[in-house]
Amino acid sequence: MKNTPKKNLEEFAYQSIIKLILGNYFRPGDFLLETELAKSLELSRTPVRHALGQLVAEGFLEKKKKKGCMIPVPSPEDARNVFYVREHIEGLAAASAARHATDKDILYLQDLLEKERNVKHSGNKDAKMTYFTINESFHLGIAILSRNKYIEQYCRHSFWRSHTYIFFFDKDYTNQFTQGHGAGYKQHIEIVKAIENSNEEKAGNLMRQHVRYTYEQLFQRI
Amino acid sequence: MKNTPKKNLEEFAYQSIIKLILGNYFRPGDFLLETELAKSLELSRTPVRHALGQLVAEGFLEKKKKKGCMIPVPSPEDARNVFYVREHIEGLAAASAARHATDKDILYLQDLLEKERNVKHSGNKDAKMTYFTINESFHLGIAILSRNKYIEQYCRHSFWRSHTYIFFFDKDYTNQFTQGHGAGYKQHIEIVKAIENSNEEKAGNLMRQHVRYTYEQLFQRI
DNA sequence: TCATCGAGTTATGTATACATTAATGTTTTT
DNA sequence: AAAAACATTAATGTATACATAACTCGATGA
Repeated sequence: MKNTPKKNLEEFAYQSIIKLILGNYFRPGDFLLETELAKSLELSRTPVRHALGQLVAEGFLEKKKKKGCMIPVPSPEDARNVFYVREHIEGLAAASAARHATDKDILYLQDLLEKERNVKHSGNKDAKMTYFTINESFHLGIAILSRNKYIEQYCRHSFWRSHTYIFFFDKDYTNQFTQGHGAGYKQHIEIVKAIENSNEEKAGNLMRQHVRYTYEQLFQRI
Repeated sequence: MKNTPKKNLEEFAYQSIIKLILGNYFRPGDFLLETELAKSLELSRTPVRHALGQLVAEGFLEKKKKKGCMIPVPSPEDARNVFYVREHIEGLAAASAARHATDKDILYLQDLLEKERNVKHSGNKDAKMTYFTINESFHLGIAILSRNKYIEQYCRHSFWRSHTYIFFFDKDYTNQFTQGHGAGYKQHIEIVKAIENSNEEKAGNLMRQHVRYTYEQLFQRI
């Protein structure tokens, strides 16, 4: 993390904090302290404080009066709430995408599917990150294709928020995409087909089912 | 605005800036400058800068690299996008509310309806603000009753964002709630009834229709 | 023993001085 | 006269010193 080129320290702090959280450097319930982060990132409190403020405003951290910024503690109820919203908002996104997608957009999605098909299911951390990146591109890609920046914003937020859980319950994540060469992959294919055929209703329904499936896979044992 | 009790300056700055925007003190496309705001609010740049950061992170302002924070310029397309999202997310909220509302919650909503009924339609600015406050309580109240903080967050955001337009196109706003003693008021009543009867589907549909009606009232002449 | 008061600690909250940088305008060069 | 180089400016970006408030924990009293 050290000696990275830092042009804009606020942006650097923001990205670094996200990486620290995603890298399990902190655990849910932990407090991120301005002084501590500033020290370990080798910059002053000012940009760190700004970055934390952003993360709180975006709903990724919770601020306690004079205690600091806490990483939200996952709970089954909260997970249900995030995935419930994600299901509907991404359904909306897929339907909108089916209405707006151009031929070029379709090609982009098909390219992603091709990449997803070729991921080696070795189970190591690298493959997992690769899969995550592709999956993110797929979901946020469709959000962007909705051509509605509000839909995109909420999709982005709920996607990330739901991945708190996916990262937290690590084992299930691995399971999800290794079993049967991915039921999730097949669902992705069907969604792209519906978008390609400009079938709004089907695209929306398939996306909702897909997100609900992900949720059920994760939490069927909890 | 001066000599107001200021316990937390960041919060004070945040609220003040919102009031300045809503009070048409600035116009869309204007840049909010840290130094300028700090001077007029009689505090240092630090809390102002923090507040502006929040508003940008929340998507209420747009940040240009070295130019400042801009009030987004309304466009018919953007309005359509906000209201489209608001329609669906508030529909979701109403349906969830119908699932979760207690007797006490219903009483709260009915109390709001009573207040709404008694607003004098004098057309002056005070009455307009009163109506706005009640309407806000109604919509955000139902969002809260969804018992889902993500739904609540998105409702709150899209509600405020949509009101950029309602405030901007001032005339239509007045029209909306004076005509026929408010078709909107009658819709509110029906929504509460559906929630009271735990009729999720009806509550959702009525809310979607209500939001769409608001949109159409506003933009039928644009 | 237990409650309560209070000093100390530790974190955020705030002001201010200074650094940086993108945009603008002005001069110089061809 | 046009373009390039340079200086100016006006805003944000950053570091730091200090203020403030909540929490801790021990001392003191009933």
